Amino acid sequence: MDKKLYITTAIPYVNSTPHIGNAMDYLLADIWARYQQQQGYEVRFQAGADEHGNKIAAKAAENGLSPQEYTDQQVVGFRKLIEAVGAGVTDFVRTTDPRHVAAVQYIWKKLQPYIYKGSYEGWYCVGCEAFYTDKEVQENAGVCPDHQKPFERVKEENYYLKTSAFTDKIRDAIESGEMTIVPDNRRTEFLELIKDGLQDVSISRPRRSLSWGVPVPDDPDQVIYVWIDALANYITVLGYPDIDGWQLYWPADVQVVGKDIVRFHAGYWPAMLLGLGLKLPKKLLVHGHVMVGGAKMSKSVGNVVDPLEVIDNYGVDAFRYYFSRHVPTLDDGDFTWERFEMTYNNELGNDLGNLMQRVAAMIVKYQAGVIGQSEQAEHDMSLYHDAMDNFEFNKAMDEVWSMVRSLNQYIDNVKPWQIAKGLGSDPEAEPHLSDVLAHCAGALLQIGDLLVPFMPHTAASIHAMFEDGVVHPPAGMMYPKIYQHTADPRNASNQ
RNA sequence: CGCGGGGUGGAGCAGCCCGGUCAGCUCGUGUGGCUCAUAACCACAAGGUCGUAGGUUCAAAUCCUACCCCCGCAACCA
Repeated sequence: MDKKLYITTAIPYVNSTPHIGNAMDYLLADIWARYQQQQGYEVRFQAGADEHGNKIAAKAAENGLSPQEYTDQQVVGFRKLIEAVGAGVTDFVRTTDPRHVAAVQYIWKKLQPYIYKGSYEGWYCVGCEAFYTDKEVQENAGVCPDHQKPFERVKEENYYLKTSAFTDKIRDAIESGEMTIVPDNRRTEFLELIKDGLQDVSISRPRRSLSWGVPVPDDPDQVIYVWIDALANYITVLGYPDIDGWQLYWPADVQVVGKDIVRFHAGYWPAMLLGLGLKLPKKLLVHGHVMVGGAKMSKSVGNVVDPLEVIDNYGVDAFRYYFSRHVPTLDDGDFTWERFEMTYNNELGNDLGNLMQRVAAMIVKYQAGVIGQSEQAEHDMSLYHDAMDNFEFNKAMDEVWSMVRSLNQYIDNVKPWQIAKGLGSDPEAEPHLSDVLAHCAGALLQIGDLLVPFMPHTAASIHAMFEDGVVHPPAGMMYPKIYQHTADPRNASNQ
């Protein structure tokens, strides 16, 4: 019985605090996971942290900590975000986990036939302990801006992975659909990129320039560079190679990545897998970036939005709502506090929250809370499911909201409050009203079902309110108005 | 000619692949309705020569050509 699915998220480099992009990864993966669970699948859901490298070591030193102490501290923030987003992660891997480290060394050995020693030459800054591209050197007139020292021409020994040898197989896999890249234009983009073949990639650094990392087996002078170390997490977390059971989940059904790291996941990673004799992931889901007011989010501009701030102020479901519906799943999206707050008030408060309230109130008022029986007209959900299958979560949500609108319209057309006026005199009134209100409650329950992957708390509230034949009015108002970033219209008339 | 995305009423978008039934949706604005509800909900209205110039066609936002303008990417930032 093939009911097990596996979805992964990119593991963030923990040298800074979590941002919206990380949250997008977790959110999209979680929506998919919950949707599949609803369909009866068992879903394994990985997340993790990339903890090696010079930047980490440097940051640790700045803070007077050992690298391990520093990452121990940093990882907490990411776990907190995962929890805050409500992502049902089942496995969390850190690249400093001893099991992972051992597995990476095993992988290195197994890839031996495809590894060779070469030399790398480039512009190096002693202060940064890092190489720079020709362009960067040019832009800074040959002087490191951080250290005010001239770049040096340095040549060093590196191990390389023969990714070039796998170009054809990878291209075939993408073209045949064995490994699909979603959306299509990302696939095209990547195929274009490897038109002339993949270039071999440097996978190690001399110990003197990279001390915080996994040692290369049998070569004390070299340390494994990020690629093999980080990408391997997707299988080491499952237990590869020594803990049995990983075979049940690999190849991954979906790997969620941001558009900026497609090439690593569509190129290097498959090369590694092929070298190991493993299957390629079935699908790479490439999402876009979140912009702020049309501009790139960046620390230097100072427009970075902290996902936790959004969640703390408006709640998880509001966060999940905005970033699943108003940020296109497969494209870039935009965030501003004003826009966020407006959709919160209008769509969650006015459209949905108020709808739940008015239906519940009428049933309580006219029928003492008893929900009658009504045949539910089965809504055509195919557009919703198609959208879900195509990873167009935003479109699926549009479908749900059109149901919300329809129900509001239906209520206004049928006017239950007028039917209620005939309750004492007209014998038809009671069954008619009961039927209408039961229909409303039923429609809301359907909406609740569709919201399960997106807004688990809201879905649960809807079910709790209407599912057992008696209305249970909510303890508090659903999505009460918040006016922190937009004008409060209620003040307008008072002034 | 490095690669890719985009320019549609005040704002944000859909439609373009498979030309006509396309000028649509949400927000905002105006008017009206309703009173079950979170000053909410519902209806109607105003507003666009669909970046520019040509071309193909009975017919183009939709296909072709040229040009203009924005924005990403170009190996380690989701």
